[in-house]
Amino acid sequence: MTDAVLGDLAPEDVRVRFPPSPTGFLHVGNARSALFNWAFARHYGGTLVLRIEDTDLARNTDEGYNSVLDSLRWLGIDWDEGPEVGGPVGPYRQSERFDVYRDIATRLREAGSAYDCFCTTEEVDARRKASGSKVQGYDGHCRELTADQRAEFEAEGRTSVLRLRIPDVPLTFDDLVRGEVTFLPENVPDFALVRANGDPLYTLVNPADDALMGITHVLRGEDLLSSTPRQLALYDALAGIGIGTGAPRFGHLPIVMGEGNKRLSKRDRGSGLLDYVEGGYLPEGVLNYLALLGWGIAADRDVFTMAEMAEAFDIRRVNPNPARFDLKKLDAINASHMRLLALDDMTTRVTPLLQSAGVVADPMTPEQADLLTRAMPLVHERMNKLTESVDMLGFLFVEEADFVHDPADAEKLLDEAGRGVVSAAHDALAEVGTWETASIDEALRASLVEGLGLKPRNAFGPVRVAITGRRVSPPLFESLELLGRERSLARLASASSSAP
RNA sequence: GCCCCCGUUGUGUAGUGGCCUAGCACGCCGCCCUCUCAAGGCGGUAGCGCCGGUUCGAAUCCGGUCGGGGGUACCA
Repeated sequence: MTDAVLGDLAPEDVRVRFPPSPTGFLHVGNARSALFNWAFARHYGGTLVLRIEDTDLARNTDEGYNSVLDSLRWLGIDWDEGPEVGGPVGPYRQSERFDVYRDIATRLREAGSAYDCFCTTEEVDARRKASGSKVQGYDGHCRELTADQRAEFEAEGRTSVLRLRIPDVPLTFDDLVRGEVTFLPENVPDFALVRANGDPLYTLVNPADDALMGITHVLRGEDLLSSTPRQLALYDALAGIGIGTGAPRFGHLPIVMGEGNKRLSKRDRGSGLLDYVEGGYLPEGVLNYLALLGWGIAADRDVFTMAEMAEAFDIRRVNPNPARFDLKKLDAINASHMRLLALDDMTTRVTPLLQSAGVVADPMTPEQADLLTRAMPLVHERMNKLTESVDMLGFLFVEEADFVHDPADAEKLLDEAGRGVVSAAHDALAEVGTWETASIDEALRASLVEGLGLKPRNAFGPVRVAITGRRVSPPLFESLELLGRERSLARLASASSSAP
């Protein structure tokens, strides 16, 4: 019995690809495509090919190339064949394959599957207007040129593009996500494969490399759905000249939409993956959220690991609806993964951020490393992103001379009354025997809550600002213990005397 | 305009003719816990685009309609 997704293919023979065009940073929509291809390949034990589609020389940059690869690495999406790892059907950068494409173009022309077209865009438009045709694209004007006509065009000094001859039959395919889709031939015009200057176009190069590289399944964005029929015709033509074995299976993933009802564009906030790298997100969290853009592991569960995704992934369970990109949901998913991290793991991930923010030295001193380790349990469940560690922990590491209060918080809580509270706290803590959370807690409550008759939240607020500089902080008593007696008393003394 | 895709609460989804007085998650609102903020617990808000049909019975099937999106290049 043949499998609905694999057909007669053995699972390990599955070959998918991710073909980014390095014109800039990796877009979240593309990252999602990469992830789904990765999950598909890993699920079956097949192969993921990374292919760089940089045939448009003018628009591609080394920065873009490096940025895309860095982003994939950060996410943990590894490829089996492609740049840096090589493989049997390389090279994997299309800019290095132009001779291959030139050869294919020649053979396609010789086989009669493609023909030279001398029309200008203006002429095509004019003809369409004149005929009143509603049909889009090229009208096939140069399909059957005689030798005389050719000679005449060439004598005029015209140049030609190479066009594929689309067969006059309905083009149907069974989309893995959407089911059967059919296009009528009149809606699939003969399209250009090669520019007049001889450079191959994406329209040729993408299917040609899929055929050459033995790609079995193409999972890509819905924006490419309508280019599928013409590619189907190309795969057939390619097979006709001995390249590949016909079309792969397609699955068109829902597009990722931004706010409003537009496709998430590169200009939208949060559309680039690097924003999340720098924003203190976990790759686990971003990946998990990306997976949710069209797929779910179970009806009542949305937090999972990449390994779990690979295990459970089923392309047929991908939802065809366009998915809205929701930063709030991403934050929530990321926060869940933060809480899943072991303490030491969290510590190692937070360290570079603290270092670049100047909170700790690079490398950390042994004292700093020890303090960070002891502080981590206090903030572990309080952070939604790694970057929050800077504000949350900064007060523990800052030199006393550099310690400052948040101006707004100080104004609110270190007023005259607040300073009185801080002063009382200072006096009470000066008497504490063993400097540890329990005794600090006891002393402060006795002095402020019972002694001054304050409500706990009013009692500890000013002390919190005096000690941590902020109204929001890790738990106070634990923070005091970590800060140490000397520094704590100094901060309290300073805050109780100075006007905000 | 034309072609194609899509249509369940604000968002992402579960749901494949009766288990649906439509489930889950995020968000939002309220309460509890509480030294702040989180976390956690409890509760609430809000949805099958519309109209016909098939059927004893429709979110689920069919037709139409409306709405949204994508494509329509010598870009990728």
